[in-house]
Amino acid sequence: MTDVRVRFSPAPTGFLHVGGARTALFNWLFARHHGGEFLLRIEDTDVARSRQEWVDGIQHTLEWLGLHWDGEPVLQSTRFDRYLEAADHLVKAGRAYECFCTEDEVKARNEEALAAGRTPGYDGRCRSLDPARRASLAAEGRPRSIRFRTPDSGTSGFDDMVRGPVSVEWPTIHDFVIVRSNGTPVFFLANAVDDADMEISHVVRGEDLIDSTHRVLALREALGHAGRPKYAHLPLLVGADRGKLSKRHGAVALEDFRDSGYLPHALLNYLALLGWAPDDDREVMSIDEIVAVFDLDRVTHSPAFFDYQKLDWMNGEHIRRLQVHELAADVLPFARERYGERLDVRVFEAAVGLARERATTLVQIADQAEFLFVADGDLVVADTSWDRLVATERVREILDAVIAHLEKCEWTVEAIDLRPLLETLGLKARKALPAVYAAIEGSHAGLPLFDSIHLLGRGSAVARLTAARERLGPDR
RNA sequence: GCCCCCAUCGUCUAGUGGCCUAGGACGCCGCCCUUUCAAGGCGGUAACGGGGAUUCGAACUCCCCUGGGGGCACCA
Repeated sequence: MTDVRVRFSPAPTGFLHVGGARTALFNWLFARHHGGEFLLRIEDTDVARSRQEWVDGIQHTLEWLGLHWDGEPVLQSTRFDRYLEAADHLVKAGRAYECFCTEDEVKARNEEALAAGRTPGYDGRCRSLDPARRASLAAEGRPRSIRFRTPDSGTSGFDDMVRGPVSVEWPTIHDFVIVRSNGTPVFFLANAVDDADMEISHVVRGEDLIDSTHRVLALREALGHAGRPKYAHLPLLVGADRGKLSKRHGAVALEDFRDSGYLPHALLNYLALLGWAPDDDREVMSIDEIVAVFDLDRVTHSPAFFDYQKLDWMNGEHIRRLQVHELAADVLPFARERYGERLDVRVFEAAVGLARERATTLVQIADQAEFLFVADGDLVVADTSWDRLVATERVREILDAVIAHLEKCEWTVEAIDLRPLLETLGLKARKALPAVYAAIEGSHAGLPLFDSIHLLGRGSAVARLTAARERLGPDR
């Protein structure tokens, strides 16, 4: 396949969500795999709902993901003249007409039809107004929109790269608005014009747009553009109830995933597996590996459930594949935000090395290192962990012995190892250690104890154990 | 109401007429490892929606049913 030119064309009416990111990813992968171009087009024809902050947000998020686009983004709001010119051309050619029905009137008639059990859709009453009537309606100051006249008979069809031949009878598609009464162009028109002007070779998007394809294709043909792009409609992403993925299912904004500590590559890897799979059993893959084997012919057909648990697993896998210094750099912003000036970068890197083996998100790594960056007096021992400490057999004896040991032992991880000491006391490490974890880290479960004590330093370690011992009070 | 699309373990998927007593992964359960928690290792649980048809032979082809999703905007 040659000359691949695709585009991702979000409407800037909100943040980039997982569905949009998946669409962007599949376009990007397709372009990169075939050595083609991946363009960005902002579909901001709905002036009322589009906001500059969303335009910026979407671009920043795509960059964070690493889905870099070629060339400058095309903003449809800067191309209204071009669309209006096309609309004018269609009216002159008799393919579109002025409609004086107001939005409310059309809506009312549709509701009436629906209530009566009839099929809704524009009834075509302004289709063939004579010039005099048109002039008088315009003179009345009636709002005027432009509608595209759809064929009254015949079939519209196209060959979808993932679904095969798709067709629909024209009579089921009613005349639709291409220019609003406020003079702004509508999606269908802008889409048809831009895909032609930008010489888009393949349109890859969500299945929710499959029905609109017939209208865009008809416009394109009416505008006199030879040929058509190839279309590929991707299965939708759904939530736990199998409905369209939305906020009530959990995080859907890409920013939320970023802020929760997910790696862009893990997210991309997971998203790639939603509706696509390589021809072998690989799942955890680098972006380059995916690009090398990705193609649209292996895209699946049915809606996919976004599984947060599998994403967590995937993120952990990618975390473990990073070098410690790379991972530390990724976690650093989260740690800085939490620990500010108290953060000791050398200690932090060591902690990341320990946390790496047991984390699913960057935030977890930052959190697990917390005990290293709080003052001894500010360490909070979680209630359940304190209960566990209190319930530990011979806990006073254990703490006293550990304190004594740490006060004088050589300060190496090997020397700090408490197991020989516990063995001397006839205690099982597995039973006794959770109490020490709690006193040192504030939790009975956390980073490996001996390394943690080593990183903390003798003074703090002894101080924390002593504080726990004092809080415990004398044996009664 | 009308139109379109879809249908393999709970979830993501492999599978394109015999290699399938249906494979992998997440999750879950058990065991091992173990300095807590994880991670890791090993094992287990679990699916071709139903009915016809074609065929020597159907998860794979066709039809019907059922179920799910999407669309029918002066949103995109």
